[in-house]
Amino acid sequence: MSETKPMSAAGQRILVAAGDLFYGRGITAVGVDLIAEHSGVTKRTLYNQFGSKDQLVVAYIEEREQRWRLLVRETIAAASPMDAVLAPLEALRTWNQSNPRGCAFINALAELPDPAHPAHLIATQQKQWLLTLFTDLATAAGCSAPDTLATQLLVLHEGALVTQQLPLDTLSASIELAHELVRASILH
Amino acid sequence: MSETKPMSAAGQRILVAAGDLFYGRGITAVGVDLIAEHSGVTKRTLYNQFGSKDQLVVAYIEEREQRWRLLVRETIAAASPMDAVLAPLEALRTWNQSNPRGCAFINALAELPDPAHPAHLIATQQKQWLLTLFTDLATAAGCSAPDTLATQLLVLHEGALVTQQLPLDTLSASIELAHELVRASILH
DNA sequence: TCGTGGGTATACTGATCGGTGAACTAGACC
DNA sequence: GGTCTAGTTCACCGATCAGTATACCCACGA
Repeated sequence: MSETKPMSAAGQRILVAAGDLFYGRGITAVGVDLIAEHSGVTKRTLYNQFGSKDQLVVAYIEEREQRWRLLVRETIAAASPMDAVLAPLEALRTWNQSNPRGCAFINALAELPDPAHPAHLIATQQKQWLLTLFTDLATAAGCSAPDTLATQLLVLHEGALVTQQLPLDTLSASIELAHELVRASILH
Repeated sequence: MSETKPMSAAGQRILVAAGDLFYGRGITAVGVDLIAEHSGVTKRTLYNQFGSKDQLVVAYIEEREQRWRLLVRETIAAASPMDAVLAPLEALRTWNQSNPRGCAFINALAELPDPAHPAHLIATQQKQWLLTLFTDLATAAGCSAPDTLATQLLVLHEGALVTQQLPLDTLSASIELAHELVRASILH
């Protein structure tokens, strides 16, 4: 459903520049002229490729979500079934290094209050996906009460993600606590 | 240091309207004309009271922070020393009802990337304050390793705050888990 | 009674916003 | 050679942005 068009080289450069700027400075604060300038492309080309700023925002969120899911799946694939439960947390270790300004989806929700906005939908669905993933992983690892555990892990995940700007290693703290929760859950 | 001026009735109306609009629609997306209109005040009055949009943003963040601290202090005062550790979490029960769009400080940070911006500073200091508060409360309750516990509680707090938009009672899950952590910490 | 300070009303500035029109250019494929 | 496509150049649109200017109004206190 996503293979409708391969996207031109110019289109990709636009998307990269838009990603950096939207995430780094905020969606509303960044104008299309600035994106065009940073991607070495004409504003006309930007509109030929994406149609409107709103659609470019949607493309930005979609791309971010796909990259994130890919990283999580790779981390899961590289872990043992029991460690896989913590994979989304471990993935943050890598992710946060190139994304030091908090969660792009939460930040986007802050700027896109309209629940009907496509980007708003994608951002909320991303969290739903993560919750379901935690539940599946917990079930596969043989945890008791996987739903409860998944909710706890989601909270730890979002908490660690959102507090990364503080001079505190909240990610390690979250992973350690998550590890204990998983272990306790497996031992009934 | 905050009692320099009592603020006129018009000033208070402006601050209330600005709070609703900034929090509800985003800071950058809301213009001064809209705020003036919603507070039934002339734009001239707005500028006479606050000087610039930036200073109004700072006033908005400051007011929010003071209200939040007040609520937390009241919740602490109404709790037993052992339950006081969970007071900031419990305070969210009340707070979230009138603030359903996530954490105002995180949302503000998303839109104000400049670390030198006064509102940026206040927003980050707010979390530092909360961390210190958790540490003090944990120490007062006789918890072992209060620093570690405080970090965990902060993560749970932020996680619950940020996931409130999901159709999940993450706040109750966070409080229950926090309760267990505190109990385990007191029993060494 | 006379200022004076807080407020209103309205018009305005220059800059920037998202978005468009039209003509032109370079390369790829037939 | 001819056509088609993606991209460029650049001028332009109306709306909105933050912020200012000028003049007026009115209640309150000395």
